[in-house]
Amino acid sequence: MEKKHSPSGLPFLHSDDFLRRSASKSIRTLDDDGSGDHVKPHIKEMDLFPTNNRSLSSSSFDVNNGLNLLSSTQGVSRTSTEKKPNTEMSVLKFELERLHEENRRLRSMVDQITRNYNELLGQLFMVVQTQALANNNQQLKDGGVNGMSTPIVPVQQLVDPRPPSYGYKRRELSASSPANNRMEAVSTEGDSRTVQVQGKRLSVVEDGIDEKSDQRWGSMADDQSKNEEQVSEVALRKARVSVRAISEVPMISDGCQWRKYGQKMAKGNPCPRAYYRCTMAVGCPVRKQVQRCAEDKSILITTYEATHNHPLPPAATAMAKTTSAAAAMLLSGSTTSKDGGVPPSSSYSLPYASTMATQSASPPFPTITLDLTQGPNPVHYIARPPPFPSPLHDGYPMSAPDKPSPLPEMQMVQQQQRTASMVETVKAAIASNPNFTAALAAAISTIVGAPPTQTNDGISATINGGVPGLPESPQLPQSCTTFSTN
DNA sequence: CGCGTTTGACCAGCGC
DNA sequence: GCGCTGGTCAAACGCG
Repeated sequence: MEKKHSPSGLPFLHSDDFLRRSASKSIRTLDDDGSGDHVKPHIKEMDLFPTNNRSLSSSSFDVNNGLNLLSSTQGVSRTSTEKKPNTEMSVLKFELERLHEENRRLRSMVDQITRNYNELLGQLFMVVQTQALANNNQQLKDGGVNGMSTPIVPVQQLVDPRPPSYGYKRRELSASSPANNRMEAVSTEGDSRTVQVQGKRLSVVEDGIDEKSDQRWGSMADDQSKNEEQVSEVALRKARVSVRAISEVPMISDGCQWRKYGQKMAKGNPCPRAYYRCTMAVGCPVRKQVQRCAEDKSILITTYEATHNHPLPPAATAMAKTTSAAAAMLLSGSTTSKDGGVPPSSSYSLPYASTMATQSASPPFPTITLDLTQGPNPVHYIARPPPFPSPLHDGYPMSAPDKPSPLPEMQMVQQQQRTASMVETVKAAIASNPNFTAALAAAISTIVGAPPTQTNDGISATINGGVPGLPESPQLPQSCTTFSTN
């Protein structure tokens, strides 16, 4: 019988879990046969000392030979006391100390590489930003965007404070852990606070192998990082990512295997809402809801929740990264309070805002909606300051082209990381599903090169300075990507 | 027969 | 406290 999937009851693999499991596994490996390859997918630290592993294991093998041991550790103990009282133990201890020292040294190297990487990213961002601003100025001169100023996403809204690569594996986008990137069909979850956001705080995690890898940040970071990670984890579990796309098929193929576990008639929508659970791995917390839009039956609304805790095929990884990044953006604080913040204005009103307004209940979780139904150039992102103090948002608008940003370099770096992450996310979505190709291709163009759109508070901005080399495209005054929170 | 879907029932949260 | 709604469960059912 299947139990409820309460967040606390799920076998989530946290970063600490990974490390502990890997560490314990490595210890067992050393005692057993010395093959540390098993833990490579989790921790490459094992790769740092292959010879040492062999030396330790071979020692165990040597002392165990012919002793009919109950365990390798017993064999080591008896051998040490009977044959080589202290010398071998001392050698082993010395070897262990040496390994620890080497481990520290290698970690230091990783830190240094990370810093260099961030520095280079910052330089790259500055170049791209300059080009984008110049482009915006040119477009304004040409009469673009109603003569509005050109707000740019505040750096801190785009940036994840954490380093782009702190772990042992290549990192990619994910909101993972996301534990819950919850997505909600906007058409059925009205009255939610809605914003249009240019990515804020895109979490950079690894490879999509473990969507909970977001938590791995704490594995090598300090306690503060761990705390932030925990906070992020909790928030992401409540986040949803909704994708609106025109599709005739009952369910958009996203590369994952799903099992339908329920169907309900949702209020305000004649079309039933189907509930699916990821079946690619036992205990995977990811679920999704599929429902057709009440106003336009051709629009399929797919709402994702949580993050996969298992390896994904490339197509599924791409989609997972998309939703995860979107959820991370949402939860990073780029939200607008319907009661406390500035209400959405016409400058960035949602194409389906009226639908949302018909609903009386706010969605229980923050929701980000990726609207892929708005034609060839559907997406523009508008960031708004969070209604609460956020370390990611200190109120520095980068909207003045002629005014250099007062942000520190690190924030620049982080913004660059987020911008690149967002682009990668959209590209991943395109790769994962042909149905999204047209809309998302336009999205990429918009993100990278579109003239910014002003919001009514003057702080929000479109993403600028995206990935070099991608084509520019004019921006429609219509929003496609929205973020709604409650 | 196994697996996935269907569908009514159940539960929890929320507003009145 | 009651009703509404969203979300989930699990037995029944269908299909290959």
